[in-house]
Amino acid sequence: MRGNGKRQTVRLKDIANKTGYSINTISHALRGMNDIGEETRNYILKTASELGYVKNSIAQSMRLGYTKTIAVILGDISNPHFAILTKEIENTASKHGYSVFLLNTNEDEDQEETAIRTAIQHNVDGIILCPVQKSDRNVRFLQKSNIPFVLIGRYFPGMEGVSYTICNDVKGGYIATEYLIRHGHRRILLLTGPSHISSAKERLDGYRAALSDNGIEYDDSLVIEVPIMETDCSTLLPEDGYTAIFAFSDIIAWSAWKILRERGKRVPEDVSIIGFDHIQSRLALPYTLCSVSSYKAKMSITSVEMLISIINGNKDAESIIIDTDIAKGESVSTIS
Amino acid sequence: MRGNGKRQTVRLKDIANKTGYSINTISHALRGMNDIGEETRNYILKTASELGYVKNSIAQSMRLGYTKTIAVILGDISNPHFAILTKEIENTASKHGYSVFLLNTNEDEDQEETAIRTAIQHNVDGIILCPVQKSDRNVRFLQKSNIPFVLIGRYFPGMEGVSYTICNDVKGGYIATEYLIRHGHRRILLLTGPSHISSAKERLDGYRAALSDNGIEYDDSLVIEVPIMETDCSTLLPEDGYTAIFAFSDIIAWSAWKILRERGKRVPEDVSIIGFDHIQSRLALPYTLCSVSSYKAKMSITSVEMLISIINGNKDAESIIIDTDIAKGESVSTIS
DNA sequence: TTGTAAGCGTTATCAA
DNA sequence: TTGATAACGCTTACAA
Repeated sequence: MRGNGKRQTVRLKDIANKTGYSINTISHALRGMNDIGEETRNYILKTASELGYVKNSIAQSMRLGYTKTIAVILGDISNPHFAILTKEIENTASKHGYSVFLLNTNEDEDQEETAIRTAIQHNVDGIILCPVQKSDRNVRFLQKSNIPFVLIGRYFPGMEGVSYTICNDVKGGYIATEYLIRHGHRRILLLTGPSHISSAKERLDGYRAALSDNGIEYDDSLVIEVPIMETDCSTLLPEDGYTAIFAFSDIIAWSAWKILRERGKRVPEDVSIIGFDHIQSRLALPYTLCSVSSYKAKMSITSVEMLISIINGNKDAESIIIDTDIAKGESVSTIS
Repeated sequence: MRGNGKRQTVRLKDIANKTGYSINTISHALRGMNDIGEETRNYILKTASELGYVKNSIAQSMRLGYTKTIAVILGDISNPHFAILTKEIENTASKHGYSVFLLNTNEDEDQEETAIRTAIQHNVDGIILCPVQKSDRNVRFLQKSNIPFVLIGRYFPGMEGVSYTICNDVKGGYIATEYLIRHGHRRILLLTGPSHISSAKERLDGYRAALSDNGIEYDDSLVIEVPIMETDCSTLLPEDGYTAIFAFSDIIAWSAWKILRERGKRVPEDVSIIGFDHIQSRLALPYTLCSVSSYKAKMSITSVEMLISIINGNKDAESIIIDTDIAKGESVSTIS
C-alpha cells in the first residue's frame, strides 16, 4: 500500500501521535484558529516544525475544492514578449497566493486543447489564455467547462461573456503608421501577423485608417503576412518598393532589420522600421528599435486580478483595453 | 457541503449512476483495463464523453501518491536565456506526461525558499532548480526533504549526492578569452557575475587560465562584478583601459555594447565584445554578438530526463556537463 | 466480468 | 477547549 511511489512525509496524524492530541486539534492549531489553548498551540507548532511538517495542498484541495493554482497558456514562452508577460503574471499571482502552471501551445490549436485539458485535469482555479484563434473551438470548450478564464492579448470580437485584457491594437497600428507618415513615408510595408489573430487584424485596421486619414491609398502588395511562429522572414521581405516597415512584433521587426542589413540596406537611412511590444523596455540592446509600447506589466497584473475576481464569484465579463504609445527609437528617420 | 467554491464537475460516480455500473467498472473501463467487456466499455466511454468527463488528477494524486508535475524554479523567466531553457523544459516534460509549475526567485534566497516550499506543498514529483547560491541553505533543505531535484546551470562543487546539468563554464571562459587573445587583445575586461554563482566563478577561472597560458598577467582592475539582476551596467563600465570585453551573459554584453555606443565608441573597431549563452540562436537581431554557445535545448532535455529518472527511483547522483563553443559574431575584430 | 469497501490527508460538522 | 467522524474523487485489493 505504501511504497507505491509515495515519499514519506509528515502528516497531521504524525503530529497528533507525537503530541497526543487529535488530528483535528493539530489542524486547528496549525491554522491559527482561536479555539485552541495558548500552551497547546505552542507545543503543537513546535512539534510540527521539529518534524518538518509541510501541509499537503493536494489533500487540502481535495477537501476544499480549490487548488490556489492558475494556468498560463500561451504560444511560446521563449518569445521575449510572452516571457515578460509571464514574469509579471507569475509575480502577481504569487502575491495573491496562487501558483502558476505554464503551458505552451506553439500556436497550434490541438496543443492548445491539450493544454486546456491538462489545466482542467489539474484542477486549476482559473486560466489565463492567449488564444491561438484559428477557430473559437477551444474557447467555446472553456466556456462550456465553466472554468474561470480570461484572455490576454487577443480576443474574439462579438463573443459574449468572455473576459479579456488586450492593448489598444487599433490605436497602436494607427499611431505607428501615422508616425511613419509624419516622417515623410508613404510606401509603408506592413509585416502583419495571421489575420485570424485579433491583434494582427486590428493593427492592420489601424494601419489602413492612418493611411486613409492621410490620403494614402491602401496597396495590397505592401501587406505581407508573416507566420506567427516564424522568426526568419527573409524569403518574405520584398527587395524594394517601400521606404518604411511596420512590423507586427519587435521580433519580426528585428528580423527584418537583420535581413535588410544583410542586403546592404541601412536602417533608418534606406528603410525606417517600427515594431510592436517595445521589448527593449526590458532588454538593453545597442540599437534602439522604434516600437509601439503595450504596457506589459499593466496588462499582466490586470489579467491576473480579473481572473481572481472571476474565481471569487464575479459573474460579469469584463474587458480592459490597455493604452498603446510610441516608444521612439533610432530605427525611424525622416525622408524628403 | 457543496457550493463551497467547488465547480460542478462530472465524477466517476455520475457516469456510474447514468450507466448503472459501479464506480469501479467505470474507472477500469476509462483506463482501458482488459477486465471489462467490449460492449460495456464502449457504452461507458460514450457516456463519459457525453457527460464531458475529465479525470480529477487531484483525487488521483491523492490515491496514487504522485502528481505528474514538476516545478521549474529559476531567477527570472523574462531573461531570454531562462525563457529558452524553460520552453525546452516544458516541452520535454510535457512529452513525458509532466506539467510544469513555474516559480521565479528573482535571485533572492528567501524567495527561493518560498518557491521550494510552494512546490513541495503542491506535491510536485520533482524540482528543476537554478539555485541562487548565496548559500547552500535551500539546497540542503531540498536534500533533507527528500524530494527529487536536479540543478541546472549552476552547481555546488564538492556537495555530494546532488544531480546537476551545467555547461562547461571553465572551457567557455577559456575559449572566449583565448578567442579575443587570438584577435590580438591583451587588455580584456571581464564583466563577471557574482562570485557565489558557480558559472561566474568558473568562467572567471577559464579567463584566468587563458590569460596565463598566453603569458598575459591577470589584472584585478579588469574584472568587474555585475549584479545578477542588473541589466543596466552603465555606472560600472570603465571609460577605458581595455580593447575587449568578455561578458558573463549576452544580456550584459548587449548592455555594454549599448553603453559603449552611447559613449561614442564603436564595436568592434574600438572595443570587441564576446558574450555568453548565444541567445541569438533563437532571436534574430541585426547585429551579431559573438558569444559562447551553451546548447540550451540539450541542457534542458538532459535535466528533465535526469529528474524523471530520479523520480522513477534512480538513487545515483549524476552530473552532466554540456560542451561550450564559440558562436562567431561581428562584435569581435582583430587589433594590431 | 463486475461490485464492495478501504484508504490517500485534509477540513467541517457535530458532539463531548 | 478538544475529539470523533464523514466527506472530497479516485484506485486497488478482494469478494462475488
